[in-house]
Amino acid sequence: MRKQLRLRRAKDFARLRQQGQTIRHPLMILSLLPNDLPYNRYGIITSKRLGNAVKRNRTRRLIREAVRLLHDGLKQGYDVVIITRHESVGKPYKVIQEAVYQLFLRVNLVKENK
RNA sequence: CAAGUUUGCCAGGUGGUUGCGGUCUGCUUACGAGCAGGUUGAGGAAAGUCCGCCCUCCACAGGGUACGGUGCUGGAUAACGUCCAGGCGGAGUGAUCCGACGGCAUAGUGCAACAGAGAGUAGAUUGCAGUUGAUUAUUCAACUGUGAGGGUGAAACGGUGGUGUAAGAGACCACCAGCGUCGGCAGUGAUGUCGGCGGCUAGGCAAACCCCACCGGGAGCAAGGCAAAGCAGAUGCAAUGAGGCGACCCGUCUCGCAUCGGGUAUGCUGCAUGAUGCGUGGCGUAAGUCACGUACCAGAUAGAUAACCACCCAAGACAGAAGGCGGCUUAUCGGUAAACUUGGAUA
RNA sequence: CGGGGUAUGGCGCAGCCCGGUAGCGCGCUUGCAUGGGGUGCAAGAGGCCCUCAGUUCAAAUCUGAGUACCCCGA
Repeated sequence: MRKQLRLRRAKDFARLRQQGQTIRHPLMILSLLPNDLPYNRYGIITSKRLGNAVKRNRTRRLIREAVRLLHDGLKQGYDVVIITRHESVGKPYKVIQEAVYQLFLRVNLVKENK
């Protein structure tokens, strides 16, 4: 995922937390807000409660891969933050990908024809 | 062959497709960046943050006290609580391993619940023995001697055998253990060993205060430096003051400082050529060190190693750099090399 | 990334510096008092002192290693 598509400022995370629309899933939580840009930006939060650094990195990489592959099929112009929950640690890639896709479907971000 | 000890090394591999961080070259450019190709991209513990150091700021890092740390000897090192070699003590048949291992005979202070007669310049309940008196056919009482036996405790002031005695005791003797002191020899030293003399016995705890020797100024890369952006002041104290200084005093420097409130939290740098890795040789028992040659080997900043497929095998554990380095400690599926020990078998 | 702190009955805390007896408040149980409840009075139960080693005769306390939680720093 290119640097341009990443959510990087602490301000942006705070804004999503204050004003964003939030959707829950057993494996993760998704937060959404329009950003007035022609493209989406994504942020992934892996809390220290998930485990050690290896577990956090592994979980974040799987989610990032899922988002990367789904990116072209999404409506653009939103900031998206995905917060991982404890249950998502150790899950295989297929499960993570399906969870991310379901979340995008529920917030109506997937383009109709895809 | 089996069991074991020590010291090292490795930490899934190969190929394909799609992706990510750094860097180099070329091209494009709206100067924000983009595209193409090459190259490179986590560990033995990257971890815990338990020590040490480099580095940075605090004054140029000063003096004393306090406080803290280390603690057999010699060496290695930038330094260490680390490492190497040796000594002593302990464990093991052995290779080997373990040890906060200075000093309660260098001074002083303190502690030991309960039990027990007595717990520190020991003590006398029971016991043993003698004398006297009562009673009488074996007991009782008083006084004196005694510390061997029983008993308590984590711990009770040498052990064994004898002499001796009313009963006993280092009271005396022999041997053994242990202590002090003087001297010889070996060793740089810790220490070992041999001999003489002394008094016959000196208890434990210093990860109790403490004494001795040595070491330590404080804080930390969110340190610190440069640039940019932004905001709003108020109150209190004050030159016999306040701060640097966050243990205290001296000394020294600066002129403001504290509290509440408000603003910012971006970019560059520090930041990777170093006590660096590898190879060869010299010196050293070794830890190491010196010389020469050679290599450049992660550098992110919401934080780069991933996803999918195929094949192979012994079926993949613990685990992810965040300024750097030397150690220690903790986690860990396994594989492998060398040396050595013990037992068995064969020649 | 760096610095600091805490862990003791169900809950909130003492005790640790200077080692031998674990204590306080609330809560809980039982009894009394009341027609019943609350309040009150009396009695009682409940803790291998976060875990594992070491020092010591003896460790909640001293020392080392680990675990969990909390706070602070541009």
